[in-house]
Amino acid sequence: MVSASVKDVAALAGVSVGTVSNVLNRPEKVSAEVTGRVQSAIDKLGFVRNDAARQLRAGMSHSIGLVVLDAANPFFSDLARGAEDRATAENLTVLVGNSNEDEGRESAYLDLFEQQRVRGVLLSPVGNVVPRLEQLRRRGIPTVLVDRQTENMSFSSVAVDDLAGGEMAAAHLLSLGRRRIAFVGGPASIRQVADRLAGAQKAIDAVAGATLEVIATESLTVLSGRSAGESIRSRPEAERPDAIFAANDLLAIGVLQGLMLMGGVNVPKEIALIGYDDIEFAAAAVVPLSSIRQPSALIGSTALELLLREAASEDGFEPTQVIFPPELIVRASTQG
Amino acid sequence: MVSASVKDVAALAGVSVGTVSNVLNRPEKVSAEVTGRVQSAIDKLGFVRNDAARQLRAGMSHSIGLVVLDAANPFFSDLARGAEDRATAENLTVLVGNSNEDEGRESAYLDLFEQQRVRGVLLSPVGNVVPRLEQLRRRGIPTVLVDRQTENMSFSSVAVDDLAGGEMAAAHLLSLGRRRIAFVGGPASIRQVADRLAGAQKAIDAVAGATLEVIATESLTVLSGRSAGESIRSRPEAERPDAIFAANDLLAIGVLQGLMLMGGVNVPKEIALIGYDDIEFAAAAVVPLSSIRQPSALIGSTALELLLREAASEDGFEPTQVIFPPELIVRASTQG
DNA sequence: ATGCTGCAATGAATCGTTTCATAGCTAGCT
DNA sequence: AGCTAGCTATGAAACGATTCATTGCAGCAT
Repeated sequence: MVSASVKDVAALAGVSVGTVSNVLNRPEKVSAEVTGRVQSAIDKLGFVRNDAARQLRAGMSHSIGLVVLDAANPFFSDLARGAEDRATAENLTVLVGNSNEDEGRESAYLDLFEQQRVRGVLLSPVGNVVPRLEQLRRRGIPTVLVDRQTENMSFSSVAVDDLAGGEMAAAHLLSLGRRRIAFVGGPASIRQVADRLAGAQKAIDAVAGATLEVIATESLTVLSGRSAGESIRSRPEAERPDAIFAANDLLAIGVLQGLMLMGGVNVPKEIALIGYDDIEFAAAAVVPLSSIRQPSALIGSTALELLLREAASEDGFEPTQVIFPPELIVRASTQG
Repeated sequence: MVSASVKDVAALAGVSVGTVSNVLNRPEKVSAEVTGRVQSAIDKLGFVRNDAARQLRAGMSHSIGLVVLDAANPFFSDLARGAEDRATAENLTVLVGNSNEDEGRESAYLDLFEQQRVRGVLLSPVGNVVPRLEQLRRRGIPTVLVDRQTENMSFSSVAVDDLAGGEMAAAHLLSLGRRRIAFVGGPASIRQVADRLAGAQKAIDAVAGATLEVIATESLTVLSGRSAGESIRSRPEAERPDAIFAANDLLAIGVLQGLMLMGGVNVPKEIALIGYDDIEFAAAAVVPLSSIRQPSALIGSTALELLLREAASEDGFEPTQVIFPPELIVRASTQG
């Protein structure tokens, strides 16, 4: 026998299957004596409930689906952890699918979740998924978008306020007395980059005498950052900025390398430096990096929260857009 | 109506439910005309198969469970990708659980997988899971261990040969003509560290005149590496090693920082440096790092392969231990 | 003795799909 | 015409847990 069922347990305990089910789901309805007999039968047979049968009967699974753009990105694994923690508290399981920024894989995961009749779906979308999500909604499966706002506002979403983050980073540099700020980042077509720059611009406009120079990069990588850093180091000292805001931590690490090469510029004394994302390596850089932290886990748990609320309300649900403020993390690269 | 069933499809198409099922599962058994009618009924109703019912009937799910020690670690996310790719080819889904090195969470995921009647389980174990796995096996759920060999050899496993990796790294340094090699790493209680050191020792013993100095560290972090690097830089030039093998890339990055600080030692000219793991940051270091790469994705796909084989063979299965050779990746830190 | 109340336990029905033995039908052969 | 072979299509049974209307029974009041 591969696996015991309630029937086997009932037979061994000398009770009906209904009673076994009651022991499992409403123990207060069953006498202590019977409960004992059933329990020992369960133990003896090594009975484990069959989830498929429970789901079939219940008409809905107790899992929710999460599709992320890149499972290897710490931002998303933290987000997933946040969602999982919240789900566990609700006795739900999170199934994580990695779309790898591929529309085909994204779609395959949505199919799978639909077949599994999940309670709901959290999604950081690749392509235009609105029609697909409307289909899910018609089937009674709610969706919450993470890390990307919807265009049409008909779905709930949770994201981070990159504008505020940019403003926060620049304001921090200004508060140190720095006035010649440089923004290193690109391409500007990435919404996050554009928002962070716009935020920085706003903070600088508010301070008389402060200037913002934009140094465009091709990508958000360490390498791009390094060449930006080197080009700054090679300038005459008077023409260098006295503070740099990099669009993410990878860039910032590269900038740092470029500046310090051959005993070059002193960070933070000559140039203060701040990044964005607060990845693990930020704290481990040659000069520990200040950064802007995104509440990744909180995003995940909040998204799940919205999902549960939407699932609970029968109809007439009002989609909600949540935007979180980022957090400033100060380290050596902007101190002294 | 929340969701259409085969019955609804059958009614609309004017056929029996058995026929609908045949259209879905053995189209060749059904006439073209009927197939057409059924298909259009499916489309009109937006019918999606209920996975729970299929699983119940089939007696087994079409997913396999994977429990990893740390979902944020690139090694494991690559491993998961490898397993997923292989599973997709077999029309299976991988459910990924993150134990976060916590025995409780590990156990909870194993419970869940057991309830879901998964086809099998891939596991990088935290504690002593052998009794638990024997329970799963009795239930007909095979297990394959990843990244850790079993003590008792009664389960299949897939791991990497750290001994060979250490030997490979040291042999590479020796092939550059270096003879005064230093191993930076610790604590020695970690199996991987001990094996890598033992491998390096073996390579060095084979070359006359080569010596191996062991520089112990407290942990495998950038910080530990940095202090090791600084202590080496502060030695008189004649007493410095001419090559360093760091037990992992984080250490190596730290060592590199320690050596190069204040325009210190030239890498690779004065000291060649090699790390281990080939993490993404290795290539992005100030001096791109040579490293030993582990075939993470291959480990995942192989583990799944073993699992499938074990699941297929009714009984009398012979557990298999697969150990992969690591791969040498040469970059600037050991060239010139 | 009778009726009533309330608690325990029962077991048939249900969820949606797949399977399989069976029935209906056509075509081909004798 | 009678028979067989070969297709299609049918529909009831099965998977395992849960639910709920029902039964059985003990205790209590009349």
